[in-house]
Amino acid sequence: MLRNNIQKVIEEAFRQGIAEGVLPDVPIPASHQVVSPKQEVHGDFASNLALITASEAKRSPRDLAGCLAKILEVNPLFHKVEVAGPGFLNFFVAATWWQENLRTIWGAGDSYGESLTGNGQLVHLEFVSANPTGPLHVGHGRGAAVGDSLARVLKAAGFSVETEYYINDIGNQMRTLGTSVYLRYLEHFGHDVEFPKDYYQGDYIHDIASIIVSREGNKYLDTPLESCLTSFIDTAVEIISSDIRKDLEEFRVHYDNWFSERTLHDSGLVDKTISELQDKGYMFEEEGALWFKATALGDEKDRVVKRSNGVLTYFASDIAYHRHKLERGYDLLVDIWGADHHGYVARVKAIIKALGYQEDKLQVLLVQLVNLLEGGKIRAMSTRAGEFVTLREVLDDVGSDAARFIFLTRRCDSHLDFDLDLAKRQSQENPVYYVQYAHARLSSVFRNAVEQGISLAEPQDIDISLLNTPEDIKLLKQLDALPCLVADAALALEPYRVSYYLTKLAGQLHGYYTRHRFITDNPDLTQARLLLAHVTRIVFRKGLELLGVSAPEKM
RNA sequence: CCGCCCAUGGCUCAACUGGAUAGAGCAGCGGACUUCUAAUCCGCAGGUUGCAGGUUCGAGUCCUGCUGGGCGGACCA
Repeated sequence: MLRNNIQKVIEEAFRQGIAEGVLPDVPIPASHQVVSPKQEVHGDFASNLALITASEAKRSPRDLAGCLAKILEVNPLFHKVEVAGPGFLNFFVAATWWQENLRTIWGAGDSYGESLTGNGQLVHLEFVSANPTGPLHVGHGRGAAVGDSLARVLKAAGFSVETEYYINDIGNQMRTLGTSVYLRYLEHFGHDVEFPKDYYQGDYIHDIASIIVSREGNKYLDTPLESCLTSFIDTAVEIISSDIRKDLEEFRVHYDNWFSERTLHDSGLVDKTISELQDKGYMFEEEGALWFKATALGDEKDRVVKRSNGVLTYFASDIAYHRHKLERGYDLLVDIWGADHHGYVARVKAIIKALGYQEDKLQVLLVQLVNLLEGGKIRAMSTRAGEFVTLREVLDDVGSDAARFIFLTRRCDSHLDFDLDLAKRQSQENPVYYVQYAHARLSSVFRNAVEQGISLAEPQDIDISLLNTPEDIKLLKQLDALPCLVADAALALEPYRVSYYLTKLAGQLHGYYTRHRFITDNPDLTQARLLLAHVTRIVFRKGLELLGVSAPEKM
């Protein structure tokens, strides 16, 4: 986590320069950034401090940078500090520092990569929340991977996280679901029924009907729909929910809470919240319906909360649900939705404001749709027609590891082409194996070491200065970057960065592996390299764990 | 008609949120296994960042207007 140290060192040097009168007395802007430059010739880290203070200081950036460099170059952390380009400060870190850092990582062990960046702030993460009207499809899978991995990343970065699945277990579509099953139930007994097009068409409806048949026989045959609908709904929801949970479990997605929409109504919170918003003047009646004045809070339309037939809309539940979440005392709410729900963002933000909170209390991440490719062709997906590729199907086909990794290789607001053939292929083209293989190779090195009776010494007894080739230093730098990367990914709510990091680390490890041997004729060198291998393995395990992907010891 | 998202080598994507000469992986071509796993590595080639303006020391990134694609826009969910 050298980057943060360097930032502090630079800012201290700046204050020192002010005290000595060689630098102008201006504040350090919050936009001061220490970054690792794209180009190696620009050093290990670069600072833009001189550039961003120049105008306020009324001095040239290069002039300021020069003064800073003079103060900083005596620091033993650096072997070189230079002024470059328009006024960047480039820092070249001494090799001994990178080598020394190996012991730090060793000491941190499995907790390496974690930080206190989040300061224990409480984050609520809601994701997937698919209606229990059918199995999860690939799109939900992407949301699940993103949400679960984000939770892991946030925790590692020192946030407290609660994950939650919101279950829409009430309302119109529950009626439709129950009726769909009821009709299939009648069909089962040879009744000729007309099955409406906009009802749930999927095969799983037949399956549920069969289960009811085997459990309860024909007892509902002579019962009018109205008096048995509830039990059809309950059974359907029970079966579908439990399948959803099974799928998520196999996908290594964990939830702290399962939140039922029904409880919002039963507890009276929906009515209570609506009447409070009414008192605040955010509601009005028109044409017999009750409306939420969303346009007053940045939405483009006002939204119906209670229809003229007296039935509450889903939006009414959303209002109560978000109020419930807000009052549970989180510092931040994160909702992860499919991108097709983007039209909802403004109205939910309007709720947040109406309830008296800052709108940035809620961050909505929109996960773009997934194109599933098979044989080079896109498999079309339509939800109600029942023609969708389920998450279950993908899991059975390519496995949890490949699926999760692929879902987490792209920024979530970019469309994702999920190539089923590629995901199954065990080769270079498949990024999962590339990373996992790196971990397996390292594990294999240790198996060989044990066979040869070599065990790793205590780090303080190892001559780490032997790790001095360019490949060593590159690897050491990459290992150092993990905690910063995790912290950045957490703050940006972008778990995909971890997969990028790991792919790059794997590349470096594979390069190292072909060029150098870990177990050599020289016992001292072997110890140093085994320490490097050990620590690199720690980082792979950590990174893969953050993605929810396994780290196999053999492949 | 209105709103949101996207546009970067043949393909799929990066670019640390405004930084330096736009980087990877596939696919293509050429090389590397008597030594810890070749599910690997090394090299070559590939670009006016969709178009046109603007903002400033500096733009793939920000603002405006186009073009093309995706998704939304019910007292449906």
